[in-house]
Amino acid sequence: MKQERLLIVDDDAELRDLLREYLGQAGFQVAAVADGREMQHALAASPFDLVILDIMLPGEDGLALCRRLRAASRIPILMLTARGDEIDRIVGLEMGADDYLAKPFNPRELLARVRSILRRANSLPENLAGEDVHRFRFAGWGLDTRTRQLLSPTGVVVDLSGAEYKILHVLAEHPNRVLSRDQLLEFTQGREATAYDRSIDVQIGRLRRKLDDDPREPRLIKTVRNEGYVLAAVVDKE
Amino acid sequence: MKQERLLIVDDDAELRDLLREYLGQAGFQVAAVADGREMQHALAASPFDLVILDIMLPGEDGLALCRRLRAASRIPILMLTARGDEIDRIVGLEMGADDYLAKPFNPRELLARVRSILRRANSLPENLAGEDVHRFRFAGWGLDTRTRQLLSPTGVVVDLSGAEYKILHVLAEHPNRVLSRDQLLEFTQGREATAYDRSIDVQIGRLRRKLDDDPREPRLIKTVRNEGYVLAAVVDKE
DNA sequence: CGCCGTTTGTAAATCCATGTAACAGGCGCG
DNA sequence: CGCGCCTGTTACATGGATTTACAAACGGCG
Repeated sequence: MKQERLLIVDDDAELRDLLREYLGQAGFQVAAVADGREMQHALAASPFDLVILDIMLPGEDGLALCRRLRAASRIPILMLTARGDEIDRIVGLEMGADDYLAKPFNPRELLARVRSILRRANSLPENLAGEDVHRFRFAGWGLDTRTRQLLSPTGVVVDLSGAEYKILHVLAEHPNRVLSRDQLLEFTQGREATAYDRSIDVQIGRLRRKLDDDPREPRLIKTVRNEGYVLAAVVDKE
Repeated sequence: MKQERLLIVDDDAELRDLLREYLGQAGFQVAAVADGREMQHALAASPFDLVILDIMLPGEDGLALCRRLRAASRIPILMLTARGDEIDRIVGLEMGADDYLAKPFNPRELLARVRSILRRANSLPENLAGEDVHRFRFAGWGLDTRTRQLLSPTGVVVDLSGAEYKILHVLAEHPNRVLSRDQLLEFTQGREATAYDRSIDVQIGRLRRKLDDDPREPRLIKTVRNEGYVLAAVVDKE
């Protein structure tokens, strides 16, 4: 198996060295640079399998770089953030990163995620790797992003309203991740919550009814008190 | 079987001698040094199988050393701390140590942990180390982190409330480690305990009922008086 | 061994986030 | 304009989580 190549982009020289060392030990070929410009040069000079990108960077910031990278190629991206709550922003902005990790992190955790991302990237059938995801499958249900339709396990088409579709889409894109009401609002309506905003709750309720999910014992969309909702299912992307 | 090599890093000469003696008796080849610099030299000079690292050290402190070690290699690390509450910091910061032990400790306890770490390190197939954990198995029970479900040994799905799930998840991530009520609150609710806070006790009670665990004679979640709760079981991560 | 202060277990009361029915716009469409 | 559909708002019901209160268990001590 060929040695996989990682590119680290972080302005903290010490962290760069640590990660280079650690990930190198783990069998990767690692390069590290300090900012966006150097990243561009490195990528232009030789191919990489994954980019580890800090959010806080001098010059152009990590989010912008991520967006640009994503626009230019499909290279997997792992974002590093200084504080946990910035993760909200990333998820909220739907940057297209493959994973996120809050600093300070355990290098092992990073290694685990790097491996996981690469495994996913490699296991994607070649022909699909370049395709857009057009269908999510979970627990027998199917969500088609082209027709915006929901298919029941029995094959019946269930119509979704626009808002319902958006919420389910976001949940399916981030399975097993708790999304706050704010994030869901941001995604689906692009607006802030007003005081005592219950619209997400209502939409979730409507979705559950269509998904046949008993709110007392939800199997699919679970409530996490004080936090939000999760799609608790294994989701396949086709 | 080859003799395994341990490196002790502690500034207390008496303790060093004690441990060298005791662990030597137990069949290990033991070296002991007093600070970080000497540790580097020792590691550079010859390979070790495990480092026992005190937190309080002259010069660079144990936490920093741990981070650096971890970045440079995958050598197993056992941290020693002067006071119990420092363990909170370590666990909280997820420094990447393999285990922790509060001073003063029973040498037998230390020996047991050293053996346990080495057993794990040797038996862990490298490829599994980086896998995503999505299910914990203990005593026939299964906790699926994707569906947030608990599976009984007989295969029945037991529904957990949000708080119950979080507590069991944390316990399963740190099996055989006593977690204080404060830690459990911090992990699961991200909040401090109020005076006379009993919420963890109540939740543990509910969990025990669902796990079929008699509080008088708990087999799974044991109470440690004045300290907290432990998941007393062998936990497999899948 | 029994006494007593402390800690834990837990039923019950309470609090408050969530579920949801019903209503009120809003918008597209004929 | 009226109609149908979608979405958000309101108001109330529900139930999960916490707090309270007390019983039981524990541990130290004479």
